[in-house]
Parts: sequence; structure tokens; C-alpha cells
Amino acid sequence: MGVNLTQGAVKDLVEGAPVHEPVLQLIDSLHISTGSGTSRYRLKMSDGRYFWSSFLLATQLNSLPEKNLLVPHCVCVLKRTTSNTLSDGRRVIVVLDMEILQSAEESGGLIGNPAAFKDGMVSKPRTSPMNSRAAFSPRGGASPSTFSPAKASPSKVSPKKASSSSPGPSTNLISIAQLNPYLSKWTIRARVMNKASIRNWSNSRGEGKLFSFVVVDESGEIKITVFNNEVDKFFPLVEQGKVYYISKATLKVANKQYNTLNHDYEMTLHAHSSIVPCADGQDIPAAQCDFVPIAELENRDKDAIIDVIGVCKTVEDVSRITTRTSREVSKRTLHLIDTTGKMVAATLWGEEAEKFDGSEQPVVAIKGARLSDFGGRSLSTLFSSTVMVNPDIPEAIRLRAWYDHGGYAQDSQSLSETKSRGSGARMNWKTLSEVKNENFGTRRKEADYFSCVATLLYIRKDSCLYRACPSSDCNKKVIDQFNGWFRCEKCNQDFPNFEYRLLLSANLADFGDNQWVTCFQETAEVLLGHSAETLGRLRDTDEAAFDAVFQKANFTSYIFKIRVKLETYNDESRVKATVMEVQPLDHREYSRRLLGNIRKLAQ
DNA sequence: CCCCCCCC
Repeated sequence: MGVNLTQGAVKDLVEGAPVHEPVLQLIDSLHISTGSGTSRYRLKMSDGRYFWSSFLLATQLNSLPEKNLLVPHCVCVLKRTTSNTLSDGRRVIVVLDMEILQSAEESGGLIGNPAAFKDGMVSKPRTSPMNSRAAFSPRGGASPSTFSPAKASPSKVSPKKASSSSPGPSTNLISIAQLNPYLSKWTIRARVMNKASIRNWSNSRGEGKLFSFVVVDESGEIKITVFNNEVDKFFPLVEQGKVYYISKATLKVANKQYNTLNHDYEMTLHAHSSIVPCADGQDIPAAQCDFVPIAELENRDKDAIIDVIGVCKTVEDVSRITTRTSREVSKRTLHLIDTTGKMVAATLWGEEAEKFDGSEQPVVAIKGARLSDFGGRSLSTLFSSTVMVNPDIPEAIRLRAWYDHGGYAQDSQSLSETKSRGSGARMNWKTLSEVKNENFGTRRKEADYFSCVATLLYIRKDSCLYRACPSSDCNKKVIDQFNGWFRCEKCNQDFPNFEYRLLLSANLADFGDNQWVTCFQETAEVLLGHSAETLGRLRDTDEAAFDAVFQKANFTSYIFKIRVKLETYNDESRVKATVMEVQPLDHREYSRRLLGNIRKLAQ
């Protein structure tokens, strides 16, 4: 097949070193589910290990017959991989490129016969993968897909653990990843995360009450729901963060529309289910997080469920809002920063919002936050999110140290455009026609300011440069004495020299209107791309080149901050627009703002 | 058997 493949290197992948050469892997099954905007897929490898991804490479998806299906027994090539370290020291494999070679039908005798790999397909076996830790970027760069191995290591539960506490051992102690509806007797030993409060429901099928929680072990996590009578029995027993033996519950296929956990099934407790506290559960991990650097959120898809950690630099007051279904709920927005120099807004809800104390800039980790594109990029917690304040994990300790040793002084740029903060904050965005229709500059004594995205159409060349007084901050036009001296009336002084200064009259346009504006020195130099000094000399020496500068400046778009003021000269009043600031146009940011405007109009 | 995930 023309490519050198490495076989048997998945162990190396999982143990940690990046692999830069293709690895041939037998995929036992490929499960793709696409729901609520995000796609996830799970690769079960021939050695029983799982890889997870919440991304799909479009080309691979297109090569498959349909979505939402199990594709059993594929052969794939993991082409380029790198790895990353999680908070607990585990390695995460990041697959940068992958190719599905054969589906089940095509693979014939290959499946289930790993020897076939060795003999036929592997042209150049190698056992040790790559070395160079230095060569890989921990940030993962532009990795199109991130696989988190769920480390499905089938029941690494030691016999000692199994017999250490009361009940479970009589039945088969298995890991969460192994749970499926076809097992008859099993017990898991797992930690309770994310215990929800009791809710009531009422619909056409009846009414009742329920609560749910998530349990985790080293292999993965699964959701457990408890209804009606069982609520009374189990709600007081199940405590957040504690470890239990759980057995005799019903497993059913997880509804991926509502369940973002990496498990195919979810659990329901019934009258005979057993939950027994486990006294020595220290070895059972808390939920695993795969933190996304804040700057990286910019590149993630809307609605992605992500884990994030940052220092809560500022916190907004809690407020009450009314939902579409006229329910009242509290909300509070935090602004998180990390070492990437970016900030993101994260909104907490309900009691969590009310109780949150951000007064001492705590480190906040959120597992399972949803990324929204509101105001650019922002985060919101879901019922399934876990918010941890100053968690006892290495990332939090690192962030604390970073923040306390100077990070606090860093000017973090927010991915979330909010009304109340930052430079993006007091942007008074207008279109040029709005400025006219709203009579900017004439409404009150003071000047009006607005920002717009506009294109430079034309700059008047005549009288764009003048000879100015060389004394600092004067800028007054000097009078040529024609004796080698230049007189400044304002300073009442003659100078042997002068400084060129720019005073442009330019025409700006957006899609609906145009506007003549004045640009002084600094903004004019930005638009023309040359200093006044250079342009002054050019005008006197090379008129063609001088003209070319003006030609080149045309038809470029910028963000202009403009002051509009009514000015009176000789009894004649007219509105004058002056450019105060010129900024390059960030098309991505601009598009987001336009999308935001469309959304607002749709509401 | 639920399935709410909110607001600007």
C-alpha cells in the first residue's frame, strides 16, 4: 500500500510518546453519533482499548455510508499522532490524521486475525515510536481531532480492593466502561459526581419525581437516574464525591441527545438495586478533565462540550432572569483567564450562581461547559456541568502560581464581547447611514463618537500635507519667509526648519452610505502607510511615487473610530467628522458581530 | 418513566 506502517504501537501511543509514522490499527467498531450539533465517535481498538473523539474529520465522515451507526471491524491507519498529558498524568492521544482503509465487508479474514497484519500488511514493522518530546506542541496546535482514550483497561480492580469492603465481591466487579445491558451480574465501584437535586415531572404519560447523578471510575463515566419511590430511598444515601459499590441496576442505551457522557449506556435504579458506600475509595479518581486552553476556544465549534480552567479575574453580580418558559433563574457571569493571555466569559446558573464567591480570584475549573458563540465566544454551564472552585489539581496550582506571580497584571483579551468591559466594550457601532439619520453631532453640545467598519474610497491629494511648526505639540502651519526661515504665528517665533504634517480629507463608504472625514497626522500615516516626513519628501522629488501611495491606500477596509461635531465657521455651521482611531479589520471578529446582530434581530 | 441546559 505504499506506506510504511507500524503495527502494535498502540501501547506506545497510550503510554505516551508521540508517533510520527503511520500506525496500522484494527478497529473493532466505529460508533458515530451526531446529535445536537456535535458529532462524536468512538474507536474500539482490536486490543479492547477505546479512543474517543467529539470531532469528525469531514473527509472520513463522507467516506462512510451513513451517520449514527456502528461500523464494525474497520481497518484504519492512524497517520500522525501526538500526545498530551492530563492532570492526572495520563496521556491523551491526539490523532492529527487518520484513514479508514477497509470496512467489515472488505476486510474479510483480516478481522479477528491479527496475525494477518504481521504477515501481509505491515511492510516495515517497528516497535518503538518516536522520541522527540520537544518536537510536539502541548497545545496541540491545529489538531483537527482530539481523541481521549477512555482507558478502558478492563477491570484493573485488584482482588484486594474487591474484598476490602462489604458487598460487591460476591458479584463480578467490573469497570464502568465494561457495563452493558447483556451482562447479568455485575458490580461497579465508582465515585459520585454531579448529583442533581430532585425534580418533578408531569406529562401525558404521567408524573413523578427523579434525580440523577454521574458515577466515574478510572475507565469512564456513566449517568444514573433514579425515579419515584427509589428517590426517597437513594437520594439521602448518595453523596457527591463519595465512592460506592453499585449493582443490580438497569442499563439502557444512552440518549445522546441529552447525555454527553462518553458511554453508550445509562443506568436506571430499581427497587432491588444496591448502592453501598465503599470505605476505601481513594484510588477511584474524580472526573477526568481534558482542559482546553482559553485561546483555543476560538477555534472550537459552537455547542462543543468542553472542560476549561482559569483564574476568575472578575465576576459580575448575580442577576435574575426570566426564561422563555417564564421560569425565574439566577445567573452570574465569571471572566476566566489563563496563561494563553485570553479571557472568556462563563455563565453559572441557579444556586451555583448565587453562591459563587469570586472575591479572591479563585481558580475555577468547569467540566462539561457548553461553548456558545454569543459575543464571540462564551461558556455556559449545563445541568451536567461540574464547577470546581480551587480544585486540588496540578493545573489549578500552576495557574494560581502564574496568576500570583504576574499573571494578574497581564492584559487578557476577552473572546467574549460584553457590554460592560474591555476595549471592545464601549464600541458604539454604527453604519454611516445611521449616523446621518440619527443626526450625530447636532444632538447636543458635545461631540458624538461612533465606530464603523468602512472602506477608504478616496483621499484628496491636494493640500494633504502642510509645513508645521517644529516645536512640540504646536502643529500650527508655518509661513515661509522665503529667506530660509519659517514663522509660526502661534509660537510667535521663526524657525530654520519645519515638520511635514498630514491633514487628509478622505471619503469612507460602507454598504449603505459614504462620509467625508478628516484624518490628522497619526491616522493619516496609518491609512497611507508612510510617515508624513517621507511623503513630504516624496511629493517634492517623485510625484509618480507620491501618487501611487494614494492609489494604493484606496479600497482598504478598517475599523474607524470617528468623532462627529457641529462646527461653525463664518456663520456657517456644518457637521465635521474626524477620524480618531484606525484599526485593522479582523474579519473573523467582524463576522461574529454581524452574526450576533442577526441573532438579535431574530429575537 | 426525565430530557430543564436558561439571559443578553
